[in-house]
Amino acid sequence: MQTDTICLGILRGGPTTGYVIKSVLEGPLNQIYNLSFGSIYPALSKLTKDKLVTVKQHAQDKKPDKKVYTITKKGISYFEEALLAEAGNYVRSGNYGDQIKSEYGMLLLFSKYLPGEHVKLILDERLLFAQQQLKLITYDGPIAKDSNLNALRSSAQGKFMRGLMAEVIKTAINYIEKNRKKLHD
Amino acid sequence: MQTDTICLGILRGGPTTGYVIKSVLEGPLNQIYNLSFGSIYPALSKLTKDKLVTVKQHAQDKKPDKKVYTITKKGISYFEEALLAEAGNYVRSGNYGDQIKSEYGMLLLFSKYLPGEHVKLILDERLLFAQQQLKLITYDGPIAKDSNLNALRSSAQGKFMRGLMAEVIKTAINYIEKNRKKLHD
DNA sequence: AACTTCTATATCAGTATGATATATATCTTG
DNA sequence: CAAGATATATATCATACTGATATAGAAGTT
Repeated sequence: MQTDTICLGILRGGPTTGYVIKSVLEGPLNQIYNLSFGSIYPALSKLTKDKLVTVKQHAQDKKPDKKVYTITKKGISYFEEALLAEAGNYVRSGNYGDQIKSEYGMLLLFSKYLPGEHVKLILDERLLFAQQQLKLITYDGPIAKDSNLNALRSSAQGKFMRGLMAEVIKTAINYIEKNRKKLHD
Repeated sequence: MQTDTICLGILRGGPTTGYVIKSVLEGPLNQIYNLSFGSIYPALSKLTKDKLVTVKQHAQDKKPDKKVYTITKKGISYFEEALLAEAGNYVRSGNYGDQIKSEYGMLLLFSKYLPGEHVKLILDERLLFAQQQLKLITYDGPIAKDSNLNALRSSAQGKFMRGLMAEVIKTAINYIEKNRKKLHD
């Protein structure tokens, strides 16, 4: 999916900054899609130039200018058309897998050539990370009213994806805890 | 993990071609790491130049030259040092998540703005793909003796990863089948 | 006989990453 | 309580990667 489509999609959930878009992608959407600032900021600039979003520059005292982006009507219709095109491309491509680079997966696969201490540490850290992710995804407490995470919270689609991610993470944690002895000690 | 480290790691399982390295990454290692030809071929050229692998050009009659790469002693020690460094970087970085771009995940997240028919098709195709992947990973029948998939087959590490992938895929399939009605119909 | 898929390598324009720079506020820890 | 780390916030850029395209014969399919 194109970076601008993703930015527009997140902006559909409410106005926000490039920094927050990155945070959402790194946090609750971590298992779904990752983008760097070097992709997000130029995309937002281009969207602004094309009038698909508007910017409000909040020059707070001495803090760096906070640029809050809001999707326009033109942006909404552009997003819906683009999404339809992406869905068509996905089905037509026949390429139904995800683009993955799992450092941890590769390290475990090659862990025969790694000291047991290292393998232990890698598994420990990964388990901790997975448990944090699980907490983040299953958290149902209060969040800011204007947060663009509300869509992820309250919509059927958001709940479906949160449920899927939670199940997958739980499965992985259980598997690792039950079978990790095969990789060290 | 650097592309050359991954190529060397796969080559540690036996001599093979760039094409097969790509096939392994697209097939059994699909959930772990993806690389394009545009990364693999230049990496193999560089490894050859640095004497970490050797090439045997099989000029078969009129077929395109098949270049079979074999890891050298220098390559083996380089790989083990590089792997150790990658493991250290992973733990030190504090970045324990995977790099993911899931077209399917994003499409489902935004599926509120997509016709039900499209969503149905996307889910059907993805389920089919997941079932194929599961079959590929859990397959225990005969494979070529000299295949570099033997490491993935017989080693404790390979079995661990195959088991993990299988559990995760099964969980995802079950979840989607049970909950997909929430996204269409 | 025509068409598609598989094996196999290679290149490259366009895109993305990861590191780095800048700047302030707030939180944490010895 | 000072020092250091973390969080908020934007921006750039060399390096790396992708996805498309080209080439070409074998093998399988319709």
